[in-house]
Amino acid sequence: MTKFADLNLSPAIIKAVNRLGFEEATPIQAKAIPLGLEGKDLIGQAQTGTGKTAAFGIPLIEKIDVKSPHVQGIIIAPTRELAIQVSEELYKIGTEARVKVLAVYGGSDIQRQIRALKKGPHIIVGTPGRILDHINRRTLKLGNVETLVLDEADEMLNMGFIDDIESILETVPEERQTLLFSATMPTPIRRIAERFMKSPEVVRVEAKEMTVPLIEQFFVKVPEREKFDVLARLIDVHSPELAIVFGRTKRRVDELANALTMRGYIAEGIHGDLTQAKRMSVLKKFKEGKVDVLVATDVAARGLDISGVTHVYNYDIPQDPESYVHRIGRTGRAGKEGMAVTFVSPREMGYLRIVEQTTKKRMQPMRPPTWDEALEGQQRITMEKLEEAIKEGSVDEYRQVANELLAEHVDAVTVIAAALKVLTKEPDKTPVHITEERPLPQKRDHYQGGGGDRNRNRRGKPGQQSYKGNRKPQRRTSGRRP
DNA sequence: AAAAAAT
Repeated sequence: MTKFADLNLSPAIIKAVNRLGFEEATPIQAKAIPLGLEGKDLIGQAQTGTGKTAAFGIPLIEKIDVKSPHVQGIIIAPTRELAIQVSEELYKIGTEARVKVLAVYGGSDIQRQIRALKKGPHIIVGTPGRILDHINRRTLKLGNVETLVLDEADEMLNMGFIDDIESILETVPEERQTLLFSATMPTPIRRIAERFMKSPEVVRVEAKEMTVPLIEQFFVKVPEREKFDVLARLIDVHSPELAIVFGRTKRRVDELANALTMRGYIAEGIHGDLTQAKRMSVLKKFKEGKVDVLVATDVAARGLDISGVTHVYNYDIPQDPESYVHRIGRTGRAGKEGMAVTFVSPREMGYLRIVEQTTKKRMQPMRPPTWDEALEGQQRITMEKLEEAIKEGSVDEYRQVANELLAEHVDAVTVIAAALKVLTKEPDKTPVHITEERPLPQKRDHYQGGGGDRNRNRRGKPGQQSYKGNRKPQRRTSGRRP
């Protein structure tokens, strides 16, 4: 076990770290901080929740010359929320040392950011697009940067930020320290490391610590049109403290959040089409527990550190297996247990196995709960609340009414049963409609009914019409997927 | 095929 006190850190950092309540360094911190302090290039394979922000943040902050007004460190992150979260953590670590950290991301007032940039921040945390925007406006100069961090590098690659990152790298001096963090290490990431890093040391959190053993993984086989009822029942049975429901598209997320609200759950949706202000307020409410169910696209899958998420429901199986790893990683954090349930339509069963191969872990089959089981779950909640109230003993104000009720009805069980019924939220059957998106593997539509949608059959054969005029020879097979 | 990210 490594203590922060043994890591040769300056008093200001030790003080900040103590104030944050950290004593022992996590495995990735114990390995990465000494290397970072030496100035070595570093590849860190770890997920969020392993303490990786501090792992690169502490050496980065140690190296800052606070008397210099130049930007000396830059961190690039894949989503705005992650950039905000990282900047907040760095601010906490660096405030005692008087290190100025600024988050720079899209969707917020650029003039305000420009004014903040003029105040001479030492560290910038940002998303690729907005960083580039500032570079082009000459409001951000990276000529004095000594440390560059690529956070969640695999995600940035998946999202096609590679060109942006290269453009940013061109404005950063070559003699710098580069730190790259990534949950997975696919070949393209290794290639980036070879191109932009100088004999990097690789720091990995051991496999045992990586596979998040505290997350129980299940799948439920359920036809698309029954998904919503199954979701509602699962929530009733599990009664999660905080749950995230992942949907495949922004539209579905909106519909799911609305439908859940209609059924009496306290739910809100988050996705990339919402204004940044809305995104932040939804996330804040969820973190404060004012919202129980967060419905999200993959915008919330990566890196976000929300403590206390007990359940993750993949309403739609994620498009690529890596996304699955990120999604379920939102639960079971900080040593707590978590449960992940993935909904699989019958035709997606094959794809489920591919996901399992990637995670090297089987998901346990779970039977969709019946309405009665959902009711039982809710009754249990009521009972627990009741027991709680009895334990607290603060029921004196109700004794009078209770006596009156008993006097009228003789049978105490009937009175209690009625009270339980009133207090219990019965599983709702309000019909809802969630628009079905196009399914994953395009199987040919057997259904040829004259439904009036004349374009229906064309959708399955992309390009047949439009390529006629200017068809390129290599596109000849484009009518059918491999 | 979708989502993320600059306006």
